[in-house]
Amino acid sequence: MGENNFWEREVVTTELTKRKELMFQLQKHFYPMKQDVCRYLAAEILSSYDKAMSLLNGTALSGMMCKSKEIINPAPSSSTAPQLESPQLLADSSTKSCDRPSKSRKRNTLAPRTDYVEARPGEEVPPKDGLNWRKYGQKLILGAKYPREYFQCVCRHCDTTKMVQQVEIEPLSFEVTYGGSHSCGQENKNQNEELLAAVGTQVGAAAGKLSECYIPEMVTPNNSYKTKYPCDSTYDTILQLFSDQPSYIHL
DNA sequence: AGCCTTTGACCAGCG
DNA sequence: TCGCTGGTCAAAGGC
Repeated sequence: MGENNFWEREVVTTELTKRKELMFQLQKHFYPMKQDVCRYLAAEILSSYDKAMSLLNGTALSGMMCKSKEIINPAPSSSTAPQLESPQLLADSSTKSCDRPSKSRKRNTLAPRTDYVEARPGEEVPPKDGLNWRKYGQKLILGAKYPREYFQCVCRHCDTTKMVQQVEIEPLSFEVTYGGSHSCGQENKNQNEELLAAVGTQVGAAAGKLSECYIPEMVTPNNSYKTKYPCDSTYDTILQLFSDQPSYIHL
């Protein structure tokens, strides 16, 4: 990412942090009212915030290990199969070159990066990550209920691979391990689109639900409901922030 | 024709 | 050294 994108990432981070604080206020104010739905929505928005932040921290910093593993799913995969080998293996440079001339079956030893993705019901499984992959193998791993799938970047001069392992206890969750780095340029482009789409979608969806449930009541002509909500200004501020969302999505 | 997925085989790494 | 495991290859078939 360039300097400009770094600055814009800072802006997004700041705004999301602000939203989190506002959501905490919202929760605090509504708790005594026993507004279960509101508390649920606020909790969902906070969860969305955490996810968005993990996306930001994980994808914005090239080559960094993704933090989402710790945040989204701190427990190790239920699979008894070992995760990708220890970092010392990384010292061995991959035998796979751009044209894949070598027929070596050495394991890909490029730095792995593990993400956890969750598919929505009815969504394509495993969920797409915005990049184009070609499946080159599938293997049933010892002790694992679901087979592990192996993908390569469709760009032939790119040495990126990924492994997708369905999480046994959560069939809609997938552990995705990326190896290598894209030399074809599609990653940077798609990472931004993916990141921003994720931030926009998650926060926007939560905000939409919130407004559907409460805004019509808040704006009734006689303001009769307004007195029920001591923190209208908080709502207004939050909704204004939500409506501002697209202005940050131009990385 | 070209690209993709499937699937069995091959082989390197590790205990 | 040997056997097991898992990552990759490559042929075959489908779209």
